[in-house]
This record gives sequence, C-alpha cells and structure tokens, in this order.
Amino acid sequence: MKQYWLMKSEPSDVSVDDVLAMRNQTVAWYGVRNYQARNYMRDQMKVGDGVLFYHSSCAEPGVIGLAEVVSTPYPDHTQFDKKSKYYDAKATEENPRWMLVDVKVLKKTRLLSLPELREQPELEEMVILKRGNRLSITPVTAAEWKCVGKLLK
DNA sequence: GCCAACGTTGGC
DNA sequence: GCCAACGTTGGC
Repeated sequence: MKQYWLMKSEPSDVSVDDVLAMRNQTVAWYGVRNYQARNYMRDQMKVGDGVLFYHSSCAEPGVIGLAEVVSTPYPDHTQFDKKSKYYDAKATEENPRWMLVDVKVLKKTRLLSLPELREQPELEEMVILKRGNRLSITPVTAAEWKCVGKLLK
C-alpha cells in the first residue's frame, strides 16, 4: 500500500530547483542523522511512495514540490566521507549507520506556506504542524495528502 | 537506567 | 539572533 511522507530540506542546501536540475531530477536524501527519520527511510519507505517536498529554515517555509521515492534504502555515503559535515566516525562500510533513499521531484508547485497549512482544519493533526516537531521526515496520511493536493491545484 | 548538560532544529 | 522543544551524551 502506498504511503505518503513529508521531507524537509533547507533550500540553501538542496532546493526543489536544485533537484530539478539534477540528472533524472533525483537526489539521494543524504544527511539525515536522526534515528527515527532514518528508520522511516530504511524500514517503511517503498518505491512509489508520495513525498511532499518541504523547504525549511528559510524565509518562507512550506511545501514547494511533489516527489516520490524511487529507490530502496542504501547507505548514505556521506557518513564515510571525512570531509563531509555528515561524517560519522562510528559508521563503517561493513556496518553503516545511516541509510537513505532516492527521491525524484515530479513537479515544483506553488509555495504552500506553513501559515496556510496551519489554516486547514483537515491538517490539524498533521505531524509537521504539531508543536515542537523537529523531525525532518514525517508520515502524511492519505487524507492529508489529498487535502494538500487540492490546495495545490 | 536516570537525568543533567549540551547540541541541534527551525520558526519567528 | 532568540529560544522552545527535543534528541543525544555521558557520569554516576
């Protein structure tokens, strides 16, 4: 069964436009260093799952694109790269700690801003909108996905 | 296993 | 830059 996710990226790091400029409009979702977010990618994501591409830590945070999961999980190579800020000394090739999936942007949308998301009664329970939530990857229900789709039409 | 200290996230 | 919220670390 198809599942849905919201994935945060800082546009100063990787924006929707950056991904659209990449080969196959696909990016390896590197840099996640939170176990819960990793577990979503490693254990629950399936090829074809829907993804809301969200810009965070920027002037106008919000949903800015529709994407999908296009790979099974595999090790995040940045954990082995000593020059990367995502380097993890405790991770080895034999025993990788951080896994990721490839995400393909299907289309850039208008900015569905955080305040606008908060206005929607149907999205009241959305994980991303919960107080204190900091997870960079959160599940989205089918109803929430549908609601967001409607708002982006 | 507890929990204080510390670091990070991310909206504002 | 501030700071609330939360995750991680490490001493005990």
